[in-house]
Amino acid sequence: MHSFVSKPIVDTGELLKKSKLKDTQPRRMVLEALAKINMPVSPYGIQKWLLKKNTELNAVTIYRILHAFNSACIVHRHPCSGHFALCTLPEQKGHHGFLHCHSCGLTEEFCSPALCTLEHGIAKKAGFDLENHMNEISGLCKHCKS
Amino acid sequence: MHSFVSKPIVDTGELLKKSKLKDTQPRRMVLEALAKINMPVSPYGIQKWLLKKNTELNAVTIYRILHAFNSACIVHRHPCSGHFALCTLPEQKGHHGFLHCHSCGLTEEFCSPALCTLEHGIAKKAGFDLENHMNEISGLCKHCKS
DNA sequence: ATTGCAAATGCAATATTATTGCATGAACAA
DNA sequence: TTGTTCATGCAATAATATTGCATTTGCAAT
Repeated sequence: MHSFVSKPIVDTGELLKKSKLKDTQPRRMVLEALAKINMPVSPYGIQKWLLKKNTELNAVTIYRILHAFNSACIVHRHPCSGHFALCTLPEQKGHHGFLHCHSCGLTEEFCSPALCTLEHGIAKKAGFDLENHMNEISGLCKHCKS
Repeated sequence: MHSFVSKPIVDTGELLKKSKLKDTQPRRMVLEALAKINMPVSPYGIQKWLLKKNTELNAVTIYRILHAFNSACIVHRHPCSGHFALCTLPEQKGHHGFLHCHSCGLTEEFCSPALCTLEHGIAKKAGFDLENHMNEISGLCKHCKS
């Protein structure tokens, strides 16, 4: 399992402020965990990480916090795994997709307007009003190929 | 919850033969359930459906059967829900995506070479060797819009 | 048809993930 | 500082998923 840092350090306090959610201790704890883990992680994974740091947080609370963060778009839920990660493209509007390395677990976010347009077209042709779309690409990242 | 039939009737025996998996009673039961339910359904959902028909099947067995079917590409697993459905585009090669109506639950499969190409490009640019990609579009289907 | 082996299934146990209702406590605006 | 609203803790439970091992079954070779 490789490990490398490819993401900017996050000011979790700033993130919380931006989200306009209440600033609470548990929310800061979850944000810090997400920032430090720096990889998609399950709610119970966050709980375990916090335990190792000698702090506790109720699993239900973690679920609720992640749900709130997801609605506020400061985290994303990765549907294939049910894991969560901080949104790393804070300034971009529109749809985000994910690239996932099944070897080292590295997950990068991407934003592709072309893909977005294409999927709107597919939906339209089928008579659907598109409300959400989800893309997850998995494979071997550049580090693991070698 | 609307209901309508938009898919061809499936010869489950034929499907099994095509898959080259062993022809067993439990597998036929699962295939029949998937064909009759005609909508993505969870493993336990299949078990409940079978119970209503006065037949039983171990949940573990259902999981294993679905896994085998998935590997043989005669069913698809819908990642966002963890539900399974028969593959309805048997002749098409390559990537399949899904359109899902969050109102009536209708789920259609689609195949878009353009989308496939685009995602390969995204992966390449990020240095990934693409091995799998998953697309789920959700919204309101034409029936539910009106 | 019969046999033998590999593969599939059943069963039991358990892990993981997720949700709900209600009582208590904390944040923050007035 | 107070009051209301929202967040959290706790307890219970549901739903989803996996593993190991014993037994049975499909099916190919004879």
